[in-house]
Amino acid sequence: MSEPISVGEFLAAQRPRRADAARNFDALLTAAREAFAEHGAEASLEDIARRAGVGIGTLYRNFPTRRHLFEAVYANEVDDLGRVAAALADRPSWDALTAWLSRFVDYAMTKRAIREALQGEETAVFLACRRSMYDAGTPLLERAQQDGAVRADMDMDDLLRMVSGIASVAFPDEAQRAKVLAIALDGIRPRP
Amino acid sequence: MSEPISVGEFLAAQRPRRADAARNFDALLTAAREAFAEHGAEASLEDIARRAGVGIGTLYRNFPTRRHLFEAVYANEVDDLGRVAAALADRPSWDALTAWLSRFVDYAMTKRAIREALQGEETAVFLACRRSMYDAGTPLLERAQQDGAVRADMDMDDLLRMVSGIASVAFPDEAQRAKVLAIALDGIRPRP
DNA sequence: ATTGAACCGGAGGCTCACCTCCGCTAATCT
DNA sequence: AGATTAGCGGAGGTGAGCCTCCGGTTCAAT
Repeated sequence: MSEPISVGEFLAAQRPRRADAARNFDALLTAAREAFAEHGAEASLEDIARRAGVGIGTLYRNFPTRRHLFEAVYANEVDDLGRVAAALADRPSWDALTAWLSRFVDYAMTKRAIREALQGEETAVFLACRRSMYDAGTPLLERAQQDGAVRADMDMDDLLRMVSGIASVAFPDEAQRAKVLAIALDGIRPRP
Repeated sequence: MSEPISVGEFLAAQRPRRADAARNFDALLTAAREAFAEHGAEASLEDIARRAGVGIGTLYRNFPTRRHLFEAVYANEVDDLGRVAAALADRPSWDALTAWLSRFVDYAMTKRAIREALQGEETAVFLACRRSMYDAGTPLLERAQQDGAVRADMDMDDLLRMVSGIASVAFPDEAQRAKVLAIALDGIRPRP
């Protein structure tokens, strides 16, 4: 009952079984991700429905609340991050960690909207997602720490907040973002 | 004519001369800073007027546009940052730089709202503010670089974007924010 | 092919923020 | 004190987004 549910299962449970309904569900998720990335947390729901080529009624049937929509979008991305982490398991520890963080940055535009919307209050689903994301990244971090590539006096929480900060700032070009991220990541290496 | 105007002058020019009007002007600025920090870029203007204990008409008379209000709030804070930088001129270079950046972080909640509102487009006033802020911080950075306390391959722009990222993330407590900021700032020191 | 359940779309009622406009108030000047 | 006029506040028109509801449509199971 209070057994933690995997993020994937949570999503599968939401998705309608009928073919047209499932298509619309997916279209809404995609449209919502774009809209949130573009306009932030309070993107217009009617605009999202329009982008998805779907009536506003359909949106509300699938996601009774703006928050339900958030949760689904967020769960989707977190799920991806978990898969990416697994795929990096055999790379050298520092490379694996930074590669995963780069991927994390890609998701951060959406995350920005989510964060805006959450300011403080925490839903069960969000906590589960957060936890799932931490579970995905932590092995990468700990491996790097055991190799001596990362300082021992920091944890996943510190790291993700730092990176998500840099990810949420607007940069004139992605090259500069990469440079700044690299500088900040220099800070997580041990001092000789 | 196209001589750059100081941020302070810009503000003084806006402020009405009559006593009651000036009071209202100040109250609106304060209320706006709070509201933007709390609710982000699209805080309700009517709410701002209410907080300031002022009619909505008064708000619009002083700030015909949401953007005008942004600009005034932003200019106010930038002005402060300049004064802080000047006050730090005689401290050791690394300390002065980090102290200034800490102060910068304090302003970032408001800045977050500003950034949201700006996404791309740049007003003349905003450019002036930005420039003024860079002018304030750059001497601190360059001094630290000449002392060998900061790596030479980065500039003010890199630094401020990094710090403003960390500043705009929500932290459970300020201690953790300070920790993460310190870690990131470790990244700007030269590698031996 | 038929049928019934699931699903669709968008009209419409509602709320709320935006912004204008103007009769009244009170600060400043003489 | 009295005149002048900048400044005040909020009523109310406008538009946008929220959300409900239901007649019509489409899927899928028989």
